[in-house]
Amino acid sequence: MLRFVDLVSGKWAIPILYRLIVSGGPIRFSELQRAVAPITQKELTRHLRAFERKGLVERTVHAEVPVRVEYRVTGLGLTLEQPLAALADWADAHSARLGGGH
Amino acid sequence: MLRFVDLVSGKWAIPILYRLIVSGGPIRFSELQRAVAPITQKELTRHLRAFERKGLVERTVHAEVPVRVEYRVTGLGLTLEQPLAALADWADAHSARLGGGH
DNA sequence: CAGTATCCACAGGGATACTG
DNA sequence: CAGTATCCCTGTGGATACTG
Repeated sequence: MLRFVDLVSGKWAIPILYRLIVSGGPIRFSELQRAVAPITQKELTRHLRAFERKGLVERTVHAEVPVRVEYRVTGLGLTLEQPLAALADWADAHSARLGGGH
Repeated sequence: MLRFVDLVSGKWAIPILYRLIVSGGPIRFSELQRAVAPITQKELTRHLRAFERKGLVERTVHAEVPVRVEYRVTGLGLTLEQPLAALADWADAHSARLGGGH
């Protein structure tokens, strides 16, 4: 198996991506930050930039005041839906038991 | 989605786990290290200890000379097979395209 | 063989302040 | 609002040497 971690890495990468995928449509920066709380602005920005570079996420800036920036997954990003959903289901089912292991 | 990364974290976590899962039976430390090369002893040990604490992996020491230590996934660890396989498939299919984005 | 013990480098990540 | 810019700390991870 190749290093999946090299493709989607970082503490918040999976939560962000999964949130973007399940949200369906475009989602604003602030809305995304609330959804993936307690992530910091810096980290959210960093991850989103990385996703953009990899073609997983698209960024749209609306020239309004105040500025509105929206993010949405690309077709490529959507192909992660099944794998991430499987992971999410697993985490939901076993997180209680695994949490004690620190 | 909960923090999957908190449950299975680290550069080598997924490669190690996936290797243990697909190998089916017990696998020795050195064998595992070769399979997940170029991981260092230290990192392999660290991850294996973490998996043990979480009940994902079992460790068996055979009192021989030289010592033989074998690892195998538990039933709980095996439940990760489908999610990780999905991830592996995805990585195989898209790693070429995503590699350029660094 | 299968570790443990050190030392060390660096990226990830948090907190805070500032800006177009 | 959606960032950028700093400062700083911690964990991750590599290299190397040593041991039951």
